Amino acid sequence: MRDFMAITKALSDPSRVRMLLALRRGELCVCQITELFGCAPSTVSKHLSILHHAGLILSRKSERWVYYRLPEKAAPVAVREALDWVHKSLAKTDETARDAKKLKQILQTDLAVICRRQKC
Amino acid sequence: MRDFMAITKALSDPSRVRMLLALRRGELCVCQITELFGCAPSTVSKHLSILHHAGLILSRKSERWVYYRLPEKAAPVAVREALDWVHKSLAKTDETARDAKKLKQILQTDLAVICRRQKC
DNA sequence: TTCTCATTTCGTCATTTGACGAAATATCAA
DNA sequence: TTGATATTTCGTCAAATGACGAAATGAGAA
Repeated sequence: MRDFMAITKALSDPSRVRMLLALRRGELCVCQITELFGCAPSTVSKHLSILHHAGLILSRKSERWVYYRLPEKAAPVAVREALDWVHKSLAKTDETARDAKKLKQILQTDLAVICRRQKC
Repeated sequence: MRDFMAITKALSDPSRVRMLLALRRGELCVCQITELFGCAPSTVSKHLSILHHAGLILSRKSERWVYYRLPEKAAPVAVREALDWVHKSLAKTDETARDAKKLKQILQTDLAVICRRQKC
């Protein structure tokens, strides 16, 4: 029950759900997600840590960035089903499409440039 | 997204998840659920209204009682998948078994007796 | 080592949430 | 109609949550 509630609580915030959808196409670092959402890096970091704690995402550190990604098939059943459910329910919504479009632009920009932008 | 978040928020409280599990065997009225959880009737009513608003349960009024039940197959996909996910993830936990055991006793008692008990 | 900088942690604040009892509502019984 | 009673709504309170900026952390660059 405890593990399950960690998942449902993680899914109970729309920003976190949008983050999971944004990660469908591949891993993203914190500053890319920050750019996508337009809120403070500390806020994004907190959301990601909640998703991570629930097992809904994995992380990897490379150079000076931390990348988060969806877990591969080895994830627990409850996690896999939760992610399937999120994707199936929301993959085709306008909001998801809008995020995907903005994300595409972000991915075309150099990482260092994006990160520096957040100090403004 | 709005509908989806109504579901995830409804699932983000353990009492509400337990209520969904308790309803697997069939409909229950508010006072039976109140008896099962041992909290105030107004609290239970609020939880049930949140579940109902999310489409996760249906209600029916009969005589002086309001019965809540899980939706039949006609429910929206997101709802059906959410309920499947909850049941698959938690049906076999100790907590669910404990609730089921207590519920069995409650169902053997006359409804009017249970309701009156809650005034104490 | 020291500097830089992406990320995280911490402290604070406003908002939301969940619990309760009291009062309102609605339905059945007399 | 009046009274009893199951449920809901409302108001209040304490606790949890989410947002932020400031400070701490930690890894690579100089």
